[in-house]
Amino acid sequence: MGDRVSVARERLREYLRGRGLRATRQRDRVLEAFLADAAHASVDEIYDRARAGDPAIGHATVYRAMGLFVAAGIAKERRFHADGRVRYEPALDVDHHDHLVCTRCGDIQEFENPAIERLQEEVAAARGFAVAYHRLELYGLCARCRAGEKGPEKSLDEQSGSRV
Amino acid sequence: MGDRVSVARERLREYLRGRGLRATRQRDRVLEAFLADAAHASVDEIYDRARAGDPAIGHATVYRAMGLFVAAGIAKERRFHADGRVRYEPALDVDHHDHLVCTRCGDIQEFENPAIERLQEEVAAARGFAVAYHRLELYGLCARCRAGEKGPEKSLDEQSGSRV
DNA sequence: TTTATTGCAAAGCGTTTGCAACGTG
DNA sequence: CACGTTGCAAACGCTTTGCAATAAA
Repeated sequence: MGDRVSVARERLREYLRGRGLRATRQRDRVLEAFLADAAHASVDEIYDRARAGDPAIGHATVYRAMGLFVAAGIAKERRFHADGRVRYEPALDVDHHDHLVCTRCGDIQEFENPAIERLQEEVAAARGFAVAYHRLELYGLCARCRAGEKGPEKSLDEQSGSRV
Repeated sequence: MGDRVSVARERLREYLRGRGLRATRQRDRVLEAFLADAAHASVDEIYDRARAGDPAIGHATVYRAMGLFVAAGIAKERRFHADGRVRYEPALDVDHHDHLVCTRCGDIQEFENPAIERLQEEVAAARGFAVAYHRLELYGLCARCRAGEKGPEKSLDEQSGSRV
């Protein structure tokens, strides 16, 4: 983790320098909080973690910093189904991946599947559509929850009822 | 269109009857507005259209009615990327489909591809994950916008793009 | 008549913004 | 020193909720 942070910090510095913006203590803290936290953290989670090291940091600063990270290509915004809030995931070092979201415990796993991506391109091409990016999420029960384990039962609640 | 509406209305009636709820003029209007409007309508769009026939209808009624339709299996909630608001699409008569979203004009096309779905099942199965439903959206430029046509340039804006 | 429903306005919630104080370059 | 940044609080936009009046059944 230590190294990911310094790579990201360097990238941020470049970005800032390139536009006359400034590197600040707060932005560093938010960056650390963002990368240290479990992937797919919400602003609140990042905010809490950032405040652990610097209790004066405000919500607005975190929002602004995350916007900056997205612009700098360090973070990607995600809006999962039935979850009003935005979540962020690291954008560096990662080739594209998709998500498996457990509707019971809220666990989010990642996967990638080139065959699916290829098919997507075919579908789009057939309609003259140029894909810039995509989003694929599979919702259901993770192995643990299927096994009946009585877990945390987190936020993400079941939603309408479509099937596969 | 006339027939889709009556099928949906019948389904709604059943649902209401089954739980001691009531069929009202407003719910009918909202149902018509929802089904008449282009697919993927937001609450505001449905609200406007419903008010065309009944200017007294309030926002709250539309929100409540849409919640009811989702519960009754008539509508499905959708939350597209970079669009804070919820959109609804008809859930009846439709086998599952996915979306192509144009990031310039906001156009939303539908498609289905069994091969992709099968691969998704494989990915999930490999992790012991039981898929209940999924969401696949391809974002980019539609054929018209690629051709340089100067269209409406609607709401949906590209994902990152914040300043600070 | 009973009680679900409505419309309004107020409240909620996540996110954004105005502004004076502050800190980086 | 200039000007980007911060924290606070107020503003926002979408959605939900409390409540007295209304209308299905």
